[in-house]
Amino acid sequence: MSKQITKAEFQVMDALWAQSPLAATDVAERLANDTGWSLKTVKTLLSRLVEKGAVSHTTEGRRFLYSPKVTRDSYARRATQRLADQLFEGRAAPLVAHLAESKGLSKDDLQELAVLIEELKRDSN
Amino acid sequence: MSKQITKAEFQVMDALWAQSPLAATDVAERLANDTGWSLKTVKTLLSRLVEKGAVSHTTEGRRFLYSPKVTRDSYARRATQRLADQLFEGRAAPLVAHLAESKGLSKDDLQELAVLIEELKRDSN
DNA sequence: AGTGATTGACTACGTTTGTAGTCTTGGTGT
DNA sequence: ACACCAAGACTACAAACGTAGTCAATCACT
Repeated sequence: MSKQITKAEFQVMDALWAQSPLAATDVAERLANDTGWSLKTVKTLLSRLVEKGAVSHTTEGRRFLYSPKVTRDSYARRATQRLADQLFEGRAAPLVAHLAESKGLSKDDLQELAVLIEELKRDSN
Repeated sequence: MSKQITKAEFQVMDALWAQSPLAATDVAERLANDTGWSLKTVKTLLSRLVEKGAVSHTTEGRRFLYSPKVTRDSYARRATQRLADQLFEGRAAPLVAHLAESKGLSKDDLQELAVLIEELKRDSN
């Protein structure tokens, strides 16, 4: 029943999604630049992620190697779903509309979306 | 720089977005069904929202009438933006793809999206 | 005018989060 | 063999959150 992953924890996940398994030290190293977190902080976050069931570890000698148990993809799917449900009753169109307004989707983006939608339409037959 | 609106606070906002201005009692009444929160809880949340700058109040006699200072639309825009930035480098296409996969966009949804995208394309010229 | 209900202000309190620090133990290098 | 260091376990602690409770003022009614 993997609980909520917080903002800070997400950054740790992202490091692990970029590469895994990793030891705590390595995760900390990769995050140091963006976050300035101490190794201790990263270890705490890793532990909490393990508790929450989002990360697993295997023992390698005296150290732990951490791996995500949830794929970035499935995490993204759930997060997107939650946002859509909360804000747009699960509808995609208004969500895209908002994206378009706020970000100014590029022509390429629009093209890509058009193609994607064509595909989805075809698949739904 | 109105701070983060939490999940519980969001529900209060949603009540105010549905109708405003409202007195605390009325907000509580509207939320009672979904949340079971006591009036006290709702009042606390309203106060916090005022502190955070998301809600304003005017005095009407001895009671407050609360109104959202942020529109649901602009809140949605920012939330969507944040999600897209965090998960998809701001790109809409993968976001829609995830929605499609997780929710199974209906044919109508797809049609609506296609139309929307045509519009956006036209606008971007 | 007195009493009770209602309102916002302030306080409370356990949990989660962000961000570490201390303790213990098991390798490492000499 | 031993001193040291790095790894995880456990502890810390303030701020934010979820969810109320208490208090003082005030309005509404008898």
